[in-house]
Amino acid sequence: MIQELKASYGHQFEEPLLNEIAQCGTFKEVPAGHKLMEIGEYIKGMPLLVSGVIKVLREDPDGDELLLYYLEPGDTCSMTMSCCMGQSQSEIRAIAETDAKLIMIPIRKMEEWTARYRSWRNFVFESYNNRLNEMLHTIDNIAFLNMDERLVNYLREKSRVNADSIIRNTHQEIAYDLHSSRVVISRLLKKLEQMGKIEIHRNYLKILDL
Amino acid sequence: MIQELKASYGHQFEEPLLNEIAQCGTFKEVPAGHKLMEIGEYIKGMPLLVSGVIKVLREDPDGDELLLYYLEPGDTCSMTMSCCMGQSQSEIRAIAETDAKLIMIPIRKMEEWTARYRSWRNFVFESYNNRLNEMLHTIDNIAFLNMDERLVNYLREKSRVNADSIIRNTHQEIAYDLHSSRVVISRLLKKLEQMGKIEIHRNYLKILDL
DNA sequence: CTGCCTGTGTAACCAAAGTCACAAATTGCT
DNA sequence: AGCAATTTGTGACTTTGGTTACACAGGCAG
Repeated sequence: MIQELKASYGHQFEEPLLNEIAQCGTFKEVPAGHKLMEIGEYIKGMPLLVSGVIKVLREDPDGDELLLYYLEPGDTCSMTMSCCMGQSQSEIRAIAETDAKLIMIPIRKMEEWTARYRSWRNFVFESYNNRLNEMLHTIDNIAFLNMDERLVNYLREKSRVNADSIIRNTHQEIAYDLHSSRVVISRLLKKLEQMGKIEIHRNYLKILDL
Repeated sequence: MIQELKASYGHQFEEPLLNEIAQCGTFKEVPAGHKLMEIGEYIKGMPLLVSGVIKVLREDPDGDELLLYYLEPGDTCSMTMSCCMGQSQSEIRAIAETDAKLIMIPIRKMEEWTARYRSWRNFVFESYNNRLNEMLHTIDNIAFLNMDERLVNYLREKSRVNADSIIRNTHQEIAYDLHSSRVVISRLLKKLEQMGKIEIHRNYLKILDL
């Protein structure tokens, strides 16, 4: 675990903190699609993402979803921190987008390290900032853009976090993430294909020039 | 200033921290409508809101606005904290909704106090959490609700923060906050009036039963 | 009082996106 | 091969909300 840790966090945490993390944290490996956190669930610990990508979703009253943002290696879930402090139930759902490795930190350590380690403080603040900015970005997308532009942004972002120009999802799955309907997404994808920007195949699509 | 400070923050900060705040902070009083922060502007300090209400807005590429949330006494602007750390330009616009009093803290004190005072740490974290939750709430509204429901929520919230069942705004101003158009808002307000939920007057409206 | 400015009411129209229904293609299973 | 389930394509329709255009009312200044 210690070498995984150093690869992702070695440059920002000092030696003693790295050791403490290695000591207190528990290593966890999950496959793509694994649900890491459910809405209303109580928080066990704070996750440090070592490898892989995690998607964070919000749910509406009808049970439909909306993708908020992706977590990438070096990120932690601020929502979790949020929950550790005040209320303790999760406001969001977190699902492994790819196979992922993470280190779970017991909640009480977080408080302690915040007082003791400057680098930890910086890390925590930076995480919060990243998350706030991602949320702003999400709001910009939802509030200011039409579905066709949101779809393009979604495909770009998804391609980026997976480092793959092939998006391995059905139209229905894309529709869920964008809180839209399959028919609408199929329509817009077809338009993108006609513009020569993507190729549509069954169960996946290829980005040519977005 | 010290008594203003104690009224709003006395219960959560210990004596020595209160004294430090009183010493380092500068008191500021602004009238309703005053712009406290503009998008792209560099951050001078971190504000602690003592009295009044501040509204926080996001702007789209065409220059149209969207209300994100209100800050109330006891709140601080997490976006500002955010900016203090990483980048330094504001992502949002902040405007005094009512006359307001605030205490500005120099940026470097924030880091220092986070290490030294447990209550300050808690305050900062709690602020971040509140903001993240408000953002979630905002996303819920935008992504999951129709304009009529968003309008009702807006009127309720506005009435609450101002502690006034009279909303002193034109339809155009409401439309700006909701990133909609005047005609749409007039239409929906008229419907609410016909349902007996509000009374419409020139330049203001009265909430009867929302 | 008259004229002007601002705010509101409303009709007509348009565009985006959601819904419904069903056809067609692909794949997996036996 | 044959059947069932999943995925995609598409036409027709509805709803929501944005746009344009214009009428009208209230208030204020000259």
